[in-house]
Amino acid sequence: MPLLSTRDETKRAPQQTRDGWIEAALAVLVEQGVEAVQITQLAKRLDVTRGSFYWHFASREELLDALIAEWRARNSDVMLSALAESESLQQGILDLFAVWVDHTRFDPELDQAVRDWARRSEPVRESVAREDTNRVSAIAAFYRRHGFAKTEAFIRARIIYFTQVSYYALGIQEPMTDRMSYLEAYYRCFTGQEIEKDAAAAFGARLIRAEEEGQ
Amino acid sequence: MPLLSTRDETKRAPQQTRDGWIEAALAVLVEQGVEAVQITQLAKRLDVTRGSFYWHFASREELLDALIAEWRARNSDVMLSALAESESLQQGILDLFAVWVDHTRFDPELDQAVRDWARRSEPVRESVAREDTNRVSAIAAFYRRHGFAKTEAFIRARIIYFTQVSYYALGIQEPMTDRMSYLEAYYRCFTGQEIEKDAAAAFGARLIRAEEEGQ
DNA sequence: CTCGGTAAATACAGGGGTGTACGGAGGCAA
DNA sequence: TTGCCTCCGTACACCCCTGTATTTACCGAG
Repeated sequence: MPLLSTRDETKRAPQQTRDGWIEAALAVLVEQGVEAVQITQLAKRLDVTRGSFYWHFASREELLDALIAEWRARNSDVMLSALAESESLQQGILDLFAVWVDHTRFDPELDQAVRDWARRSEPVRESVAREDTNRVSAIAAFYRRHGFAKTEAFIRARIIYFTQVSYYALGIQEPMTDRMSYLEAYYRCFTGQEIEKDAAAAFGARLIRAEEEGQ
Repeated sequence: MPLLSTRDETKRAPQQTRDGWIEAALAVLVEQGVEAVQITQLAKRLDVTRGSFYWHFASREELLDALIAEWRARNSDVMLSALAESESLQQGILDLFAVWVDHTRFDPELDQAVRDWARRSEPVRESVAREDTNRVSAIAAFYRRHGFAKTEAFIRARIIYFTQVSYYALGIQEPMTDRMSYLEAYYRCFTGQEIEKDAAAAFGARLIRAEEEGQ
């Protein structure tokens, strides 16, 4: 559960909580990048003055640190757990696809925003790099469990993960129906095997239905 | 040939040419991103005052436009020509790898810097998106020429290109020897076929030699 | 009702960035 | 020498952001 307040219950109902500032900052981070996470702008957005901010936070640095903590809390374990429980290769790959498509479980925009940030900040870069190796390792272990040799498992893990990262990095926007028409080809390229026709159809139908409900 | 001056020969030898400013701006763009491309900072770096800049350029906007033009001139045709001439699948893939590794022909850092920039600027985003589709299309056409079906050719093109993009986006740094030890696996995953042992060995040796000379 | 702590407004100091206006130094020509 | 054109330095106006210091308003407890 993210956004836990450390400050104890107060006597006065606050206009803005610490978490309110963090949430607004996250939104701006995703929409416009770190440089745009400015106290003046957030204050305007929240309709309070900067005086409020400097009561809740010591400095802008402290806010940025809180953002990294939030990102870690949200996006770390989601991906890894999807892989751990899969009994078959096919099920695991499809679960992975599902996580990446389901933006309620995994927040790719936040991931991408932090990744952009990481390119200009050394400590953030290290955090993201750690996450990336964790994720690739988890996928590689999954491939190994399903019979792939060590090197090939690692490379396939990289390829599938890197492809997904670029998918967001390049901001590809496709209708779900188009995306699902690529499913068989993706599966073949990622595994070297053929997907079962009916499993693919069921998966596609499920996601297309989810997309319609989500909107 | 990039960096052609449009201004005619002058009476006095200038301390800084228009191209001097552009070159300095490109360096800062790659090292620190667009936000850091500031006239004040460039002037400090070039050891002149901002007065010089505003004689060569009307505004910061004009400089940024020049940077995009430069990027296009440098990185556009390099990749595409490598694919057009390949007679075999294996040769084409290896040529592609070679272009991506040889930073004298293709400048991935500039590419990445522009890509970062594109995430915050709509017109730049469109330019980059156009380039990306061009490149993926070229790779897809290459796959098709070597017997892959339409959809699979497109997906394989995406995967190989996206993987490469992430390679730079995540800032992966590996010794060339490690990288070459993955060559067979990469080739298998990208094509579904096996690479010829001796061709792989020759390719690896060539790049490792090139890396040593480059340093 | 007064007191004390919380939350936010206000005001100020300081720094850095963009443009613009103008002035000056140097070369080339008449 | 004079004058012009090129290039750059200097100074100024303006804007925006951070951080700090100082009120001001609110609320609950005693």
